[in-house]
Amino acid sequence: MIDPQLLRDSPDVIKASLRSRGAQESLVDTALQADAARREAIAAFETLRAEQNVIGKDVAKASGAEKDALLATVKELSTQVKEASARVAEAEEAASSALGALPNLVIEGVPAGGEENFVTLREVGTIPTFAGEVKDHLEIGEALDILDMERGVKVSGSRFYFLKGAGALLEMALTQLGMKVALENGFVPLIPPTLVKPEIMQGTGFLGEHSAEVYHLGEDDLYLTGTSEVALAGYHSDEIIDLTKGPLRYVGLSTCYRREAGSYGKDTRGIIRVHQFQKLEMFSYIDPADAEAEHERLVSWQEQMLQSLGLAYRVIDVAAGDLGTSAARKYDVEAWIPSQSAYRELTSTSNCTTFQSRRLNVRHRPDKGGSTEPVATLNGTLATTRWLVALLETHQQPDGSVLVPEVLQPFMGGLSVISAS
RNA sequence: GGAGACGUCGCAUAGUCCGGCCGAGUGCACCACCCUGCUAAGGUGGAGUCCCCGCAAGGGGACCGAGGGUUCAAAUCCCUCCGUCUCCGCCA
Repeated sequence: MIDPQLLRDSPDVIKASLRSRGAQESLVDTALQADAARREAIAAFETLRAEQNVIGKDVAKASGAEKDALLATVKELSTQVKEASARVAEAEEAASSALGALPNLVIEGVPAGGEENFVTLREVGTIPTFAGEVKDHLEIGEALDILDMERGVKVSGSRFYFLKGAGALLEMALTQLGMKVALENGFVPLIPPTLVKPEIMQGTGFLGEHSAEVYHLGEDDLYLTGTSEVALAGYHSDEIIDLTKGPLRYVGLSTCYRREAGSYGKDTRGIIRVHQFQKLEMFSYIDPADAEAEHERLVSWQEQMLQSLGLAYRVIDVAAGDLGTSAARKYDVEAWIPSQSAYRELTSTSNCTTFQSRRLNVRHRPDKGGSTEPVATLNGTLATTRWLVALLETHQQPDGSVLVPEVLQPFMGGLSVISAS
């Protein structure tokens, strides 16, 4: 949710942000009107309520004819109060949906435009070259018997898979490496629930534009999360947290579920786009003043991962029109995928500023004894199943084997090469 | 799954039977000051969250798990939901 005060004071700033996203500017005027109507309704109700409270006290003290007279006036007042209160509820509903329709304010410097308007911040590492034929991760995985799509489909349908043997170990090793990096930087590990209540799903913004993406269990009215970001953001909802000793950083490990509706025919081969995968996710609660610096830190830890794994990548500043509702800026780290001769997203890290925390009601108290302020939240990927695609393809050998990056070997019992047995 | 108890201001509790004098007492913790003097005790005062109006001083409203209802008036009465605990049953 956008800061309502900002909406009132500087609607033009928000309009400019909407323009850069390619969204409707008129949303701002609608929200402004709804906000004004809401405040008007509140004022009307409170005036009546105050009067009712005063007379109510007199009723308690009075008796006899005097009491009957007071009762008559206050009865009339009571119906007015009820009506006014109903109008407040309506106006509040309208205002919150109008305000909720506004996406987060984009940070200055974010490229305007749609998906193709991203800006490449840097390219790092050497793009691998291969003497012979380049195999894709599925071909490699099947030949080594570490990735089994066929049986995944047999058991669960399309976009499901089995990781087997060294493949399963590789994913766990990657997770542990990420965990090591996170621990070194003060993150607290969390293994969160992957089924959440509607209000948490709503609060993190995934029931808006992503609603078709989300699995819902009707019987229990619970949602399967597509990222642990949901539970990590909900973790401190409705709390006043202490940031005086620095940011609260969590690293969440969870299985993620995505319906991938609307992506039929896209990335159907292999495990680039699947319904279920593992993800290690960083999440920071921080003073808004320090959010942009934290954003850079999150990216740097992601890059540290990619570098240590010997992957070539680029970092892009995602264009405003391609940002999620909650994000004020988003950096993607994209790894080189040899079989596609293209960079593909391996991580994504968003600065949600105070947008998410307003909705989830997460605050802190910057000054002792002072008032509360919303915190900033940021999230970023540290490892996912998709990384196996880049790892297998980049480190494939002419004989069909795959070299295991040195940093992963300790987590795989010292295994340095995955070869067909 | 069956039976019962409970959910109050950071924590612990009073208040609910008999609706108004209860936005709410007490203890602990907290903050400021005083006293004393020394890793303690005592005294005084202050403290919650959210919203509305206001340049401000200030004024007003809401919040006793959540949501409805009854009533002029609800922490208190009624209903629904959520959660916690105890006992019994069942089970990885």
